[in-house]
Amino acid sequence: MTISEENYIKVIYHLAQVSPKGVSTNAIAGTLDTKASSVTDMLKKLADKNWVSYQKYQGVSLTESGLQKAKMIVRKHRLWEVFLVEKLGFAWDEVHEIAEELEHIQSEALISKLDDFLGFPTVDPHGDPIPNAKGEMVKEERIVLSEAPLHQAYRFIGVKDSSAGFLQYLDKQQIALGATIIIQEREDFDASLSVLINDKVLSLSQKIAENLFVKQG
Amino acid sequence: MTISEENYIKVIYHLAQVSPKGVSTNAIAGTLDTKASSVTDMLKKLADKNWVSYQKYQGVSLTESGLQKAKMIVRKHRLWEVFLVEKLGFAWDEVHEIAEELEHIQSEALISKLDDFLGFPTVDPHGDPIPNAKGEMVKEERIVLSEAPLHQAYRFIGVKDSSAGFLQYLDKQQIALGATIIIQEREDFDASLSVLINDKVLSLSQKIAENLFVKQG
DNA sequence: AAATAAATTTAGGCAAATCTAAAAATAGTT
DNA sequence: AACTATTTTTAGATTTGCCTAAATTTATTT
Repeated sequence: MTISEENYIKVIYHLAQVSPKGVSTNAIAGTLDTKASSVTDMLKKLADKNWVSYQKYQGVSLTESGLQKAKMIVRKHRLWEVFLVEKLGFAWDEVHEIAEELEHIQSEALISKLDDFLGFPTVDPHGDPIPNAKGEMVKEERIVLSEAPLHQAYRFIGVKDSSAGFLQYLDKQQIALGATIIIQEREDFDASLSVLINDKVLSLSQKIAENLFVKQG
Repeated sequence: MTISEENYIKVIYHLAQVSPKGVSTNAIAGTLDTKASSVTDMLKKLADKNWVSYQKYQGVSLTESGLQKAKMIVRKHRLWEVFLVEKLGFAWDEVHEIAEELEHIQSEALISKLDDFLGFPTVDPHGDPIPNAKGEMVKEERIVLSEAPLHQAYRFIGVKDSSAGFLQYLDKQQIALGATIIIQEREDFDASLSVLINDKVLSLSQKIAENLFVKQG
C-alpha cells in the first residue's frame, strides 16, 4: 500500500463518520487538497484492490478490508501522538503533522512494541480512541458541551476540532483534558456559556462549546 | 528532498568512506538495487540541486551541503536505532530496516527531542558514531580484531558488517558490545584466532575477526 | 418539466523515478 | 597501439499520482 493510498483510505474513513452512506469525491478532494479528477483516478485503483466499493457518481465507502486498513493507520497515528506527547514532551497542538508522517511506517512489530512501551493507551492526547491490534476500540459515551444541561458536573474528555488554533486557545484558558466543567448559565442570545472549570469561572462561545466533548461525572 | 534523493545521498556518503576520490555509478546501483541508467538520471538531478559534484564518467562525490544532508540522515537513522533497541526492546539485528523508514521523517524538532529523550547517545547499537545536530561525531580510534596483536586486552566496540546474519552469529556466541577480548593465538594456516572473550575461550575465523572493531583497554 | 448549477468523470498531459536496449566512453589486454 | 571488455550514458517507454479542460451525470431552480 502506497502512502498516497493510505492517505485516501484514512480520509475516507474519517469522512464516513459524518456521512456514513457514502463519501463524495469533492469531500475527499477538499480534505486532501487535490482535484476531484485526481480523486476519481485513485478511487478506481482503490476499488480494483478491493479496499473501497465505488460506483460512478454515487460516492464511495470502505470495504471490510479497507476499514481494517484504515483502523490500523488511525491506530498508528494515535499511538505515535501519545509517544510524542508522553515521552518526547511535545504539546498536544504540535503532534498532528509529525504523526501524519509516522503513521506510514510499515512495521507491525514496531507498532506492537510501541503500544507495549506506552502501556497500551486507549485514547490519544486529544481524547480520540486508539484501536487495538484487532481494530477494536471503546467508544466512550460523550456529548458536546454545547448540548449539555446546566448545573451538572461533566468531565472534559476530548476535542472535536483538534486544530492547533483551537488547542492553543484551550491551553491559554487552562482547559485541559480531565477538567471538571459545570455549566452555570446558557445565554439565549448567542448560546454562549458561563461555566465553572476546575473552580474557575469562564465564558465560552457556542463555537468553543461545540468542540468540547464531555461525559458525566 | 524526496525519499529517493535522500537514499541516494546516504548511499553516496557510505560508499565514499571506502572510495573517497569518487563513487562509481555501478557501486550506487548495486547498493540501491537499481540499474546504472537510473543512477545516472538521479545523479544529474542531485548535481542540479548542488548536493553532489558530478562529471560524466568520472564518478560522484558529495558537496559540502550534500555531506551535511547525509550526516543528518545518518543521525536520524542511528538515533532511531538506539530508540528501537533501548526503549522498545528490539534486538540489534532487527532494527536496520525499520530505521531505514524512520530516517526519512522530516521534523527537526522530533529528532532534537528524540536525542534528548535518549540521553544524547554518541553511538548506535552497532557501535557506529551518531552525528550531533551540527553533524559532528567522535570517530573513536579503533582497529579490526584480525589485525590486533596477541596477548593484549581489547574492548569490542563495534561491528564492520552489521547484517542480521553476522549479528545473530555474535549473539549465539554471546559476543556483545563492550566485551573484553584477548587474542591468545593466531593460526598461520587460515588466520583464525583463538581468543578469550569475557574469560571464555573461543575460536574465530578470519572473516569474523575482520568484522569486529576493537580498541585497547 | 425544462433549464441552470453543481458535482463527477473522461481525455489527454506532465513530472518523478524507474526500466530496457543501444550508443559512447573508459579501462584492461594482447 | 589496437582490440576487447567493462562501465557509463543516452534514448525512448512505463507507472504512479497528479493536473487542466471538456464532457457527462446528478441536483436544484424556476
